[in-house]
Amino acid sequence: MGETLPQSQLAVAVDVMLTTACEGELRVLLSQRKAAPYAHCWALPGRMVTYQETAENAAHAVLEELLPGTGAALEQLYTFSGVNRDPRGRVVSVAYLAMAPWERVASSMAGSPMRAFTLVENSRLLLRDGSLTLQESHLAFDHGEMIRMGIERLRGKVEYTDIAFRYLRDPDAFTLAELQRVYEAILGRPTGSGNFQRMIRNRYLERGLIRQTARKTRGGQGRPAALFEMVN
Amino acid sequence: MGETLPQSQLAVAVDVMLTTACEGELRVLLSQRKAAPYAHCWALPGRMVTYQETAENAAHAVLEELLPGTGAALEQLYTFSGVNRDPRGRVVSVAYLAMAPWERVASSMAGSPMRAFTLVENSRLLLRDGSLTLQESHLAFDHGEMIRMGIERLRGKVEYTDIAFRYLRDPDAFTLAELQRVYEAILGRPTGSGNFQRMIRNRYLERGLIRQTARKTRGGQGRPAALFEMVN
DNA sequence: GTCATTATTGTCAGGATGACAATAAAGGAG
DNA sequence: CTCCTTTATTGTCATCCTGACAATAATGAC
Repeated sequence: MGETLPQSQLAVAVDVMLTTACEGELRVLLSQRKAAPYAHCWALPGRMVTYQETAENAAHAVLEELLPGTGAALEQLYTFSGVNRDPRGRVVSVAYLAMAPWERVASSMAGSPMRAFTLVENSRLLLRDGSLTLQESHLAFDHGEMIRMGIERLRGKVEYTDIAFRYLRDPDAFTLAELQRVYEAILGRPTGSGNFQRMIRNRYLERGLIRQTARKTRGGQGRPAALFEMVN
Repeated sequence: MGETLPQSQLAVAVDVMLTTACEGELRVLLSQRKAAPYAHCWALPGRMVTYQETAENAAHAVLEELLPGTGAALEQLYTFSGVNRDPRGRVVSVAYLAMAPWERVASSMAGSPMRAFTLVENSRLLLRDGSLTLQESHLAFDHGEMIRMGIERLRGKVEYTDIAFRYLRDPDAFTLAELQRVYEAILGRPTGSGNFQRMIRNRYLERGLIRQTARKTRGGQGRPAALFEMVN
């Protein structure tokens, strides 16, 4: 059984929606709860915020446990304050969105109970990892709502911020095709590759966010691709 | 002196940035604090969130005190959790952005200690009401940061949401010139009127958000303007 | 009727986008 | 070496959106 919070006392928690992009798919990290409430349901990682730390600090700490040594990018998503969102007592949760490259997530997931679920649909939220498929009803608390809101936020911001670059394996040596697969993962639809290159070039190259290096990929199939790097 | 909160206990508060648009200017409602902390500084209205209510409820209640009988539009802005943001103790504040028409704000401001400050600049936040000019240092807590973030949010969302309409005196009978002055208030720059009409027409009319009525304005200077109405 | 005022429509050039074709630069098979 | 497959990159249209700005329309004031 879960512990009970003292009555008439609000607590503040953080939940972290750690996302990653792999092979054109967007994935979210979840772990299965062992104890009530919501035993056997899947939940985003999170914890209470202590007196000495900010919500940002707490979210970074949660992330640091998941991906040690990574300064993964965090963005505040929304604050959920439903009165009955946690049956143990009154918990207000500040949800954060985190973006990390798949390679780093995969290597940190070895001894961890976390699993990475692919976002399959989103009119009705569907998450899949191998043969395991989750619906929103399999998620703990209001974490389904958090995930839906997180996807929406990613889709909205991908066009005018640098969030897509947070998913790149190496921000100092990436090809436009790699970046394109990140875009497709976030947007959930293909983008013509010719148009994509042109779009990246006037949106980011000319504004100095990325720079084309003299290096090229080697060894792969087909024509070698130019390597780009982020400027800051 | 302000009361002191019990140690090692987090509290949750809401602050409401009530904005309005008048004569092409964007205004924010502030009241001057009488007691410490931040005595004589200007602050956004707000209060603690109680055990029985959500943050949204609390924000609506604060708004209801300011503008009784109004269902003004509220949007969650950001959650501020700095450890020292309130010297009385640890308070996490969920900031909300509210949009209301100037006429309603003005009529509710009669017996109230609230004053409506015009946003003059924003590289360095400047607020003005009559001969009184405030800088960020005259604001209590982190409310300057909240206001800057609120403006940024308004500017970002005005292009692809319906927030501009929340400032209209009568959503069922407005002219495009009225709407244009709201846009100019939010964006802080003029927009050519010909282009504005065209933009509104393909962005909102064709998508069914607003509808042109058969009515026209009467009695004013110049050619009568077509009246529009919101659909929902 | 003429004028000042505001509303509305039209025109033109430039920039961004989607669809899609054409070209370029590898590696592999023969 | 030549042809083929593969991936990257560039080019070509038609279309839409936008800013600048001119032209027209409908009022009230005089």
